[in-house]
Amino acid sequence: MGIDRRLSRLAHGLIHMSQHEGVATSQSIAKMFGTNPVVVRRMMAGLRKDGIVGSQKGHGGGWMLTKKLENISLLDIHQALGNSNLVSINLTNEQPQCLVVQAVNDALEKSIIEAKTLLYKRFAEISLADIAGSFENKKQNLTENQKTALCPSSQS
Amino acid sequence: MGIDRRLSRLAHGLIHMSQHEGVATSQSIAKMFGTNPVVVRRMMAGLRKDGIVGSQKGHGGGWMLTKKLENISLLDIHQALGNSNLVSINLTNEQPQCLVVQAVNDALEKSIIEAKTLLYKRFAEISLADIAGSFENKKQNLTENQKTALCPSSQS
DNA sequence: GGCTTATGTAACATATATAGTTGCATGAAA
DNA sequence: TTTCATGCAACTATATATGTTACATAAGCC
Repeated sequence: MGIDRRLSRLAHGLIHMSQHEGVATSQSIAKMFGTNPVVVRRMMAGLRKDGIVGSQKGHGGGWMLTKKLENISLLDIHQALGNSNLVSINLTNEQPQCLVVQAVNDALEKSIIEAKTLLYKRFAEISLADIAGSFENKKQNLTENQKTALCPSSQS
Repeated sequence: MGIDRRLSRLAHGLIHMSQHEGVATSQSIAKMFGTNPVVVRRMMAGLRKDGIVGSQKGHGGGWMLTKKLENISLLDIHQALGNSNLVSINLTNEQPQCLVVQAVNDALEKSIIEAKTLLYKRFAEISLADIAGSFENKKQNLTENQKTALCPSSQS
């Protein structure tokens, strides 16, 4: 499987979006990720499909949140991105009639499903508001000077 | 991440190896996977490095187990294959100084580590003997006729 | 109306990891 | 010395995420 940074990038982007008035353009979001507006649109399209964000075309357009941070879980974002594998171990599909293969795949699948289930559970428990909250806590320990240098990419 | 079938294939192959006298050639093992001897050698090289199998060159050579099935766990095989990602979600590496990014990555990493830890635990608990045992149980419910057709690829 | 600014989308290129293939060197038994 | 096996380098194939370019479409502004 590839190196999937979409979940972490989107969580980052959505939290910054909630801290600004008005819409955010694909361009401004792309700056946070050091990437291209088209990459942002591709990721956001999945979120829009699931009602997490909305988009507005034309002059003054862009992206806006259509849910509150506390109602967006990491699982919501993960699922909006389409079901990826999550665990990168696959079962053999050769010799499916072989009882050894079946026993091996059964054992692997049970363990993998357990791990996936736990990860889904944790992702469902964590909302973007939770994450933003832990961020606010950290921020209160900084001086005013440090605050202005927090995330340059979110300020343009 | 890619579609990694090495763990399931090797578990399959090693169990069959334990059920036969003498060595198994890369060629005969490859037949179980419907693939090429070179693919088998590449996977087995990792196991040999960790003392799970040994190899013998030349005429009459091949691969043999150097551990008992009960002393080979799924985790042993996984680790012999080199540390792959296991969970296919990655953290953003852009804007590492941004507290939002740090909070997001912290939350993701904690959840992912929990899931990985559980998977490692399960893999460590399951030996190839356990899997072969569940296979033996199934086999006893079959007629003699069915037994001869169990896994054609292991009989050549 | 025409210009500007934005999303929407297709098409293509790049990066990475697993898998598959070919070729040749090396070692050991017949 | 022939045959049969592993050892290994180099190349191709495939899949997924990512990055890039180009163009169509929509909406506000002059």
